Amino acid sequence: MSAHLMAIMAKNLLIVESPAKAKTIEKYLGKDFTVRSSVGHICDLPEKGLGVDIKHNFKPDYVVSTDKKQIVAELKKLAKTAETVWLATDEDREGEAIAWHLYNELGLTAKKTKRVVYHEITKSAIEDAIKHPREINKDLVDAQQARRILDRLVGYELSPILWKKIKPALSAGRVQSVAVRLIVEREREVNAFLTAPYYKVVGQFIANNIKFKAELEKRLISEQDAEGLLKKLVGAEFTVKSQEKKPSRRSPSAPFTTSTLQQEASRKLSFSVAQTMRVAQSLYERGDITYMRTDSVNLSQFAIDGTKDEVKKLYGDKYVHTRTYKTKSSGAQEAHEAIRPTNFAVKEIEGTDQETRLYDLIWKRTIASQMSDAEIEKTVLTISQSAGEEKFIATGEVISFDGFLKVYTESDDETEDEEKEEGTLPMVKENQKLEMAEINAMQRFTLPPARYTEASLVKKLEALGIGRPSTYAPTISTVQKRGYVLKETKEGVERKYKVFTLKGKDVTSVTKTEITGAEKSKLFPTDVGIVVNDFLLSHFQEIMDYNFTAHVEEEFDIIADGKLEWTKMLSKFYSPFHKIVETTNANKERAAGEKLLGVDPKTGKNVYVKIGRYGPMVQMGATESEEKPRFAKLRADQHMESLTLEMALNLFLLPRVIGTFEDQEMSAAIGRFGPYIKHGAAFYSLPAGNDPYTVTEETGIEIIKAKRIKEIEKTIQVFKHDPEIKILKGQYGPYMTMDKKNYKIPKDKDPAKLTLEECLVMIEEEKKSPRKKRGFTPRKKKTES
DNA sequence: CAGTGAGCGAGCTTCCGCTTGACTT
Repeated sequence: MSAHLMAIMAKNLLIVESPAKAKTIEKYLGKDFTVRSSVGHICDLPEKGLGVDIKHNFKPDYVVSTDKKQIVAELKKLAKTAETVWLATDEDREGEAIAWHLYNELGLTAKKTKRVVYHEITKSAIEDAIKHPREINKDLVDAQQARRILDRLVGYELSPILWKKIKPALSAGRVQSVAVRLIVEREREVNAFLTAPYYKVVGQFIANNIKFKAELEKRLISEQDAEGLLKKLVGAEFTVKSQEKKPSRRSPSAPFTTSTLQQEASRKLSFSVAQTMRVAQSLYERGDITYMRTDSVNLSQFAIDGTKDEVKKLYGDKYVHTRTYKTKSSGAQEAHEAIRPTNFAVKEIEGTDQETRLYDLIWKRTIASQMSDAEIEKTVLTISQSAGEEKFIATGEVISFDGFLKVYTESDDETEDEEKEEGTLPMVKENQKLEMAEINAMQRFTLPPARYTEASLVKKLEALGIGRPSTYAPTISTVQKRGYVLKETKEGVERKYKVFTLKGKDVTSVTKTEITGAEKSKLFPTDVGIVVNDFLLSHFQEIMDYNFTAHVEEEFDIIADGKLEWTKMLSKFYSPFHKIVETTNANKERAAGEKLLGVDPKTGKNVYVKIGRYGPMVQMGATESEEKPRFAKLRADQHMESLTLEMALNLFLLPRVIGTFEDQEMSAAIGRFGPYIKHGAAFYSLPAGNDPYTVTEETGIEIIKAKRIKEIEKTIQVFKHDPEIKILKGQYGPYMTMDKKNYKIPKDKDPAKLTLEECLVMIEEEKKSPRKKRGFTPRKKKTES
């Protein structure tokens, strides 16, 4: 190394986890410090194989992850020439482990290494951290090793059982399997729910020329009750019996954590969990917000001062109320701040629509968290009537001081109907007579529990202490990728309901219709998800227990306190667990959720439904019999639990030979993309109105011919010497196609006159040239604040 | 784009948690 290079080499190397963080901290520390990042974990167990030597006290086999080799090499080089290496990874279990892996992999010595921690990225916090270095906390590292290895043992011992017993490439794990369980159980609750009708009675009254609504204090069960009450109320007198005023307050919600941000972005902006994280990541990288993977609701003093100034400036002193919030979730490790804007004076940012909306949400939530309570005056009016004992209740809310509501209110998870009758109430006196405008008794229906959305599942997982801010989004994607869960939007069905109305002296009734049971982006379990869940639940009760994570977390804490050896904890868990793995494996029986549906009347053979290698299917005939059984896949809209013998027999009718054309057989079936006709190796979609069960040879031929004519119309040129290359007319103009890939044709060329050579050259060139990024919108750089 | 499915047995699949890019129709 040259002397010149040595001279500019910094004395200190400080390593953090995130590159964006490194940039910020480098600015705070000045030229004596080089700040780099590890970009997360650098070491892990190998992907292939268990990577844990169980016989030798769970000795882990750590390897540098392939995508981190370069980073490690670079850090190693810098570490060699530095006088002091500062390990500034996050102050939590995982951060401590990263520091420990860095120490080992970079070949550091205790003498030249210092471990520092901070909870917020502010100049004073970093400088303070540098003043108080410590050593790596091996107990905390051991707690991480216990966590890591337990997860590996569970995941890598359970998954292969599923491959063998149910179908290949499935997976199980401490987090994902419980997430699936929640969804399966919720679905069963919804399906078992018996909806009960009732009548909700709402009167409209007038006092001092103001019309307001009041609800009967109890629900009525039957139609007779509803109609009977209204008839009884004909000509009755309505009187204010009492009026009660109660002042109350409402406080703002805590600043955002990962989980609450995901929930609010889902409710207010309809973002998926992954989308929220993607957008937040880009805001973070640009320096607009603090770190987005956090379980802390804490704000730095700098941030509290910042919000205070902003609130004072925008709304005045009266609205300022600084507060500190306490974390509710039990597993929280609080290595970071809450998610907040880095500069409160920036009310709006430049960026994509999604970025500006998410930033706006974060800004408002943070600002509101440091504002005064809203003061609300609640009024409850009780109305009695002369025809009987039944009373009506009107509730009104008057906001006497808006406080934080000026900026932000948290949303609820939406529920069907159930809206409250609230509004402005007139000023009345006790015993004041009221004019009755009309009274409605509307039929309503009790609601089943709500299916999970991505965000409400995250909320539930967090409440159970399962998963971490960095894994909520990936977990949701995993259970969908494995085919355990589907995110679906379903149209509802029509339902009739009755409304009785008392107006003047008449009681009338009408029947109306409404849509019920519609679902938007809800999580549904698949057949595979249900079968896997039931299998795991029947053999691995402990892992599937909603409290399993909470229990092991308690033990990890004891390890971190230095009061329990991590290998002892693991061995106590592993021996009984592994025993069940072995006995389950030894049992030859498959666990494909097989169910006998009945007997085929034509052949007398048994018809089963079960999970096959490619998903749910029906089977006719036993696998042990001489004759090979017949199989057919379930359709996308069919479920194992509700499949009948009749539906199963129908599935065996396809594919159906409908005739021949040009000496080749034509058959009709239903595929992934709907009904089709197969002719030789070619597929032809059945146009709407044709049924694969009844379509005739004649229609089949017509469909094939029509498709051929379309093909010809689309074709501009085919080359005799190389029929693989074609020039076609597409949606966006002419293009070339070869090997199922499409290539563009320059606008100045006549597609009908291109030669084969010219085409080949253009294809080669496009293959070589790197593709341009699309959908990229340049953003204005934010001015330094 | 749309196929498959037992059994035989080769070899493949898989966890959670920490972090970012490099990629498309």
